[in-house]
Amino acid sequence: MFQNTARPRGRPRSFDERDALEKATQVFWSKGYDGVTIDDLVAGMGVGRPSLYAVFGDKRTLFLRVLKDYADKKGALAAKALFSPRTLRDSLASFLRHIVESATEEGAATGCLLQCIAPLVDDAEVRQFLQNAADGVLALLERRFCDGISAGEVPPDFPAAVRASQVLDLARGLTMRAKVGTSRKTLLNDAEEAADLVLLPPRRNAVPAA
Amino acid sequence: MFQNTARPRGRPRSFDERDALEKATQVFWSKGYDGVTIDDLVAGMGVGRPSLYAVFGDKRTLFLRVLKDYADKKGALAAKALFSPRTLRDSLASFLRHIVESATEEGAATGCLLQCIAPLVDDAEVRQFLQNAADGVLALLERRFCDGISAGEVPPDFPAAVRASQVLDLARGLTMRAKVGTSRKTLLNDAEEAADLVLLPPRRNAVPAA
DNA sequence: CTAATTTAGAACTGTTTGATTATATATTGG
DNA sequence: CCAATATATAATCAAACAGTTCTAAATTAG
Repeated sequence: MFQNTARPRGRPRSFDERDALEKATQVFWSKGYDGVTIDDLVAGMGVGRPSLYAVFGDKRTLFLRVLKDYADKKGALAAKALFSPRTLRDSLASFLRHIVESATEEGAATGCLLQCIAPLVDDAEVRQFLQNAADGVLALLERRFCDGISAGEVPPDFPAAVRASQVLDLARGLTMRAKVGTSRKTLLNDAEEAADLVLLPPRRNAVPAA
Repeated sequence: MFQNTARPRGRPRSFDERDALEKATQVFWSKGYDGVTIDDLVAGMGVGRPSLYAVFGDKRTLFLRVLKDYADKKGALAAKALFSPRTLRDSLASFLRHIVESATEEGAATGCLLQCIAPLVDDAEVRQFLQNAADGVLALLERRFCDGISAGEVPPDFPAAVRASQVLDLARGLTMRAKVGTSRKTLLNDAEEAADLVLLPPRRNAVPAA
């Protein structure tokens, strides 16, 4: 309702902040954290050096902002992949396919910023953030498994929490393989196999007859 | 039989080459490749700067040698873990336990040099080496599954190759979680669960009656 | 003991890096 | 059109860095 577009007084920026942030994401994603210099960022973001410091702070601050932005988008896409399809099997396959596809996107960095790059940054805040992000996805997966139990797609004794954790571990494996150059085709195939694996019925604990 | 211990002519070295190499491994393992400076290596290896260049070459050359050394040791331990136990289930659990234990060793870097550090190095030779190393472990795992089929521990239609790849993906997941700080206890528990998962009997393809 | 050989330690050099500071440019308000 | 404000460009600075060279020290061969 109120004029939020009050244009600032001075010379307007020659770059779009969100666009620059996405470009920064690609720079970190493709070269790692330690491997990136300020000059890399200046060149990749299309932002002058002083503007970079003024708008985004130093390298670490910028990286944290990139991380949060990336995780938000990734989380939203993961939720969509998990909760849009009808069947549990389709949800898991869709989730894993999405992981593989984003990790093997042409013309962009391979792997995953959260998986391949961020864990190497020696910083407590980064580590904590990664833990929380992983826990978030884990919760989504577990909820989807529980929905499947309710829908009768898997038996009531299905170990939802354990299998959710295993889906994520398998996804981590697929992602790291993308990073070292395994083809999208191979990984997509393995994603399907992974979905099948985690849906296998658990072994019955021989319940002693009452 | 011939005197191989012909002592060299000049001043003897003040460091042991193998020992220095292991120290270099720890330095790269804990700080990454880009994150390591020559001074870090000089300090961590207990070797003077000029000796480092004379004996090990530059940073990249040293890293490649570290990689090969590390992979040899790791491969030997993996083979031992896989082929010493009697049962297939013990073999897989032993393999995964070993992965977790080495990734969570106290007083050393967490994770795995081949998994967490090396994939980020932008170098064709490193990538090729990692591919080969992974293929080697994959072959070991598949062979162990086939032994299990022969022994009647799993059915003849057990998908050995697929499950071998899945064991490795799960191991990758466990390793990356170790890197971001998941506890050894949690990971050891998940290693057992992973061994159970990959041994579940495959779904029967309804074979049409002849 | 002397000469030859090899390593160790310290100093040096040109480059790269992160971060700041001047100066020029574009835009709004009066 | 002029002052005020905010950004862009370029130059600058100290610190860190990779790699080399020079000198001192330790050992063997004769």
